[in-house]
Amino acid sequence: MARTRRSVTIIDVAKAAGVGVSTVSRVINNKGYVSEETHQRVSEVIDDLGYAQNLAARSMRSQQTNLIGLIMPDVTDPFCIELMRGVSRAIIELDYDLIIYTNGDIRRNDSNTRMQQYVSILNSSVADGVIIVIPLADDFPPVSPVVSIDLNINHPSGPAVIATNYQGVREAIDHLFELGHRRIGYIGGRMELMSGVQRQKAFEDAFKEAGLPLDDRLMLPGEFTFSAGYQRGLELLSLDEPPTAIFASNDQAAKGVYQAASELGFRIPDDLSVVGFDNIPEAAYMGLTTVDQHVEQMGYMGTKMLYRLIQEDDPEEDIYQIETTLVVRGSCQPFDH
Amino acid sequence: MARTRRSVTIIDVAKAAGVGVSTVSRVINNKGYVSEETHQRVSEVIDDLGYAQNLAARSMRSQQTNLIGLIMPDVTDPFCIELMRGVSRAIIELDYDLIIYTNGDIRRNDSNTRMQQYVSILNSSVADGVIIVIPLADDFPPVSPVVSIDLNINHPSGPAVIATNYQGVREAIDHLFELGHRRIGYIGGRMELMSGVQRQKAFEDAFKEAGLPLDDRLMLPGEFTFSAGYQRGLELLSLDEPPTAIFASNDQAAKGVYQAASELGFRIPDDLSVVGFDNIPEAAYMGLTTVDQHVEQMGYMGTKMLYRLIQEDDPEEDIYQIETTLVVRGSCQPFDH
DNA sequence: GTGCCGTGTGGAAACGTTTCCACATTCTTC
DNA sequence: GAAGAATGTGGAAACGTTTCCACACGGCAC
Repeated sequence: MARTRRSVTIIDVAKAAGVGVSTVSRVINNKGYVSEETHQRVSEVIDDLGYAQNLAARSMRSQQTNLIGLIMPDVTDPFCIELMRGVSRAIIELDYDLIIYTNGDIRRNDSNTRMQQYVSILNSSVADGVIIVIPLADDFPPVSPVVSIDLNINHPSGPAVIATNYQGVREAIDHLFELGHRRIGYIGGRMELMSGVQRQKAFEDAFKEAGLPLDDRLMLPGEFTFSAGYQRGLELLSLDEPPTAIFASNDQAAKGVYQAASELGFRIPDDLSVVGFDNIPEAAYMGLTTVDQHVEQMGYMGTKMLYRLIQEDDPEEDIYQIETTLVVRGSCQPFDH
Repeated sequence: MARTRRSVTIIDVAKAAGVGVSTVSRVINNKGYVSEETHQRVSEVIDDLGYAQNLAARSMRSQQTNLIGLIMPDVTDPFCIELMRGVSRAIIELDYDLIIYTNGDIRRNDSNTRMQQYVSILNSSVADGVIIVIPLADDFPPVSPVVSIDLNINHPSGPAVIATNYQGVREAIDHLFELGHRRIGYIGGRMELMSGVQRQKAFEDAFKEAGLPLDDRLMLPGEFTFSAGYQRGLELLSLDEPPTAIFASNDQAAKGVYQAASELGFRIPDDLSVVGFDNIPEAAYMGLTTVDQHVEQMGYMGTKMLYRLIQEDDPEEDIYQIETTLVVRGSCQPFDH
């Protein structure tokens, strides 16, 4: 429990070098006037003593850390990983460092509360700005730079990065229509999120505009997870008249559908067509037709936006939209009536 | 640049509740004597004002954060991602939170220096303990709890988690021997790391003990990356007498070999057998025969070890070894002389 | 009734920085 | 050659906490 650490401080360095603390600080941060000679001597002492800045003390005082915080529910989720890629690419360009906070699992009992808590903690403490992925908590203190990826339905205002979910799903369903499918199952996402709502709306509109009836039994709620996809997949495929195609609101759920289909003896695409959303890397291996929302790009753009926010040039767009594209692979087949 | 944030502090709360700061602190941390009535009142004020603790100030003073730090060169690398999975699983069990520091890319010019710097920064600043993945920097201040995954060759002492690299490679090469391969290419890893050294040693010993000559032209240095695997793969397959099999020191490099083989018209496994190391998730899709070092487990065990270190029960083992297992898939075929 | 312990509270020191201010010294410039 | 700018330096306040210490009050034992 106890931590006996007694590390080298700036004061130790100052004493050893025979200068004031402010001089050492100037050397470390390379700002203000310091003579070449003094700089040299202080640098040597720093090396000798193995001095390392205390981030806490520093950020407490200076309000500048060159650190961007990323808050995610689950570092294990492919969507999150892909997003991290983009953020990572951006921070390298910007010469920032990245600090990721996670409490490990979206399903952890007090997950939301903790996330919410950590937004303010990270923000007011340690990072210059924060990116929130999947903002499930519907309320957090409006402390300075925050960009969210996806949006909470109760806070549908920026700054945020979000895909054109509506168009993406419309395109996907039109694709299934063209292949002749009419009985299409829908496995939803989290309805606290804009993405979940928009995707569902698009699905419903597609049917309406095509003049086709919506079958309630084919539209099931989900939550963007493998297990929900699996459960709902089992339900749909166990119906007396199962759908000929299933649209899963993300690829994780689509994976669950694959699992369910395989267990119930449905072959994909022969007996069942499947479309997902996200285009996670695995989708390519699975041959899954899906809506690419360019997740890596979302992370990249979000970070760039945050950077502008930190620099206080207000970002030109409050909400940045990423265009989706339908990626057709082998998981869908024409259906003959 | 400037941060205008002026957040609610413990002092504001104290004033609003008409008590001293120490009382507020006692309420927040639930320690020491506070009357039921005062506790109530302070709690209300905290909610009203939307007060959030300043992590920096807190950890600066109290040295306890319930946060475990993870320091990684590259959140984009499959090995690192898999490791994160295990760490994530452990922190949920332990009811800790996780903070991941990364500077985005192992190849970033000053990567090592920064990593090294951040070990001490994170450690002395914000987290109760730190896990270092791929300790490339060969020296860092011996500040309190640190567990490393893999080992730097210049600091071959624990606490650390490392796979039985030697046995793993021996098994892999024996497998290739049994299939009749004698001309086996070797693409190495980073020789600053124990894993890189041990794998190479095992490769050499396998040949020696089998009484077979080692061909220098078939043993190339690498660095555990896709691009190195690709480059070295091209070199090996462009030899007058190319190898019939290639052992890549990790799966990323093996992926590079796949790329090189495909470009030069070598079919796997017909014209070339390939073995990797790590067993990253993609390996299953690729049909890559590889040595599983149970990376998720490494992360999990490392975190558990770190936890014991924080609690100051010295961990029973200084270095925890993870047993590797050979996973045979379709990337290798018998070779007839 | 004096002393001591348990409970409840507030003030102030300490943590390790950065930054503001004050003070020297040297270099320009008219 | 005097004024003012540029350069170089150190002291001390400030950041928001936790924790140590002091104090006050009531009750209980002797």
